[in-house]
Amino acid sequence: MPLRLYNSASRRKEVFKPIENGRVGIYVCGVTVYDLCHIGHARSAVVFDVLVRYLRARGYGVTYVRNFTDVDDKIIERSKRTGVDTATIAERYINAFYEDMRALGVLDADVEPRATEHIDDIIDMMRRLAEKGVAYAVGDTVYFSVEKFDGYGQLSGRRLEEMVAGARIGIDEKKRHPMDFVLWKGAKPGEPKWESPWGEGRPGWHIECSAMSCRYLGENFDIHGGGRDLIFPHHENERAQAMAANGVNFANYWVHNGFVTVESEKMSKSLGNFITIKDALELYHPQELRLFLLSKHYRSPLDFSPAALAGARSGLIRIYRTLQRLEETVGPYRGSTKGRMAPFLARSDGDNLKNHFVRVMDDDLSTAGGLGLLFEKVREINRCLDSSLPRKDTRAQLMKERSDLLDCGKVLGLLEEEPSKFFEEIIETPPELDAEEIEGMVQERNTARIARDWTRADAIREELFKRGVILEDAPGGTKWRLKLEGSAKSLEEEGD
RNA sequence: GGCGGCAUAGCCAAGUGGCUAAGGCAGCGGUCUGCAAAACCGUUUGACACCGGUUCGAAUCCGGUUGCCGCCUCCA
Repeated sequence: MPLRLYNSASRRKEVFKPIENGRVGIYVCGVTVYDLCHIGHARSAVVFDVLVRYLRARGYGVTYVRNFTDVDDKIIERSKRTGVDTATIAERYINAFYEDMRALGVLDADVEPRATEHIDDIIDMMRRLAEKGVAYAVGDTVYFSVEKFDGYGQLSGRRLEEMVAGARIGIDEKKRHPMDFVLWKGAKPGEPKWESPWGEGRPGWHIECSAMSCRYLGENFDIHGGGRDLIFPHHENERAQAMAANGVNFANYWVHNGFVTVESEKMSKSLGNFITIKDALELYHPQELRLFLLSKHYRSPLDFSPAALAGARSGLIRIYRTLQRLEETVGPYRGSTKGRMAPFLARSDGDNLKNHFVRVMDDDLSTAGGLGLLFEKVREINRCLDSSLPRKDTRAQLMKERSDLLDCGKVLGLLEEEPSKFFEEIIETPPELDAEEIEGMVQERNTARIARDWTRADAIREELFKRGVILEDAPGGTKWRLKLEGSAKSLEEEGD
């Protein structure tokens, strides 16, 4: 069964066929580094991280390119406001980006180019556009002439006339056509600048991605991704520039993720309704954020709310509890749960978790469907753990089930932690009691229980509960664990 | 104004022509337990926005209506 991806260019799901058999080139628009990233950026990063992981799991050799826009008007504006030079600002937010991504378990791309390091490639592409008469200069500004490129509007499904008619932007007198856009901008005093045949200045936003994607993946490559809001004008313009300059098709598949919303409205800087990844990580465990981000199909809007995150937390705890039970029964997991995907799904067949997982993920990367399968498997494992079948018969089976579960989890970048470590991390308040004290009280309670002094036993349990410890009387003896202060209930209360 | 997307139980969310419409969260009942917790089982009277159409058959396809959202300006 082939992988099918929704291609924004054709507005339908298409069977994915790479240009070169077994190899995939993918370019994803990264961030403009003028501020901290928010949950919307996190979604995009996580979605494409999963796409790349999944392609690798399916056996493809992937070259993943994700850029940084490190020169643009917003960075300059911030520099002017704060007095910090643009390079320092860019560096600061690139570092912040890496911190966020590593926390979220987003793996590095293979190539992470920066616009300022590719000015030569940009100028080279502009030169070709100028030679073909598609670019023109007015003073120190160079424009792309949309009328000279036949396919303009094909990606976003717009026609030039309609765009002009409905445009809300003021028309720039210097442009030959209202929809023409900037390739090169002359530098004002104090602004970052580079030499070019058209004078000192800096590249426009769109050209860097055309130049860098072609530089690392070739003029025609497989997948181009980014947020839905980039379709127009950014990706439309990127495509126009590259195709006009190179004369061949640009990206074969355009993959766009939907927005994170807050009360159904797009999370964005301009609306001010955003929550930064760093703020979110203060409140939520990275794995629960990640589970939340993958709980809905990547193209649909995803509403951010404390209740939704609480749901993600409860679900995650459920899975980790089962993993912990498995550890107690069959010992710790020996495989790798982190890092790059090995191609483990490529040749499996039969009626098992991995195959079901591939089936749903092949359908346009249905992470929500995949998660459903993981939960089904968890229940199945619990059922097996609950049953009193001879341990010897089930042991090997359980180990196999766990390894399948964790392999699928790894595609999603989930279930990476050892259960005990996860539970430690998710507890927000340190226990008021140390382990020794707790053990002592448990001992005392068990003495009371043996004497069938239930009142006393319950009082001790109640006391421990108040101090954040939950007891479980299992067949093998009494186990205790710390209460999760940020558990579903209290989070929900916080939210409303 | 132009173009596009979405609408599934108390909440979140898969499924996109055909067996009893995944899964999670929350609630309720049960099993287990001294009681709990966890887990398991069951359950939430007809869950597929509304109205038409196509079809033997539609949540799924087509048309229309309503509502919400997005892009058309920087935006993941």
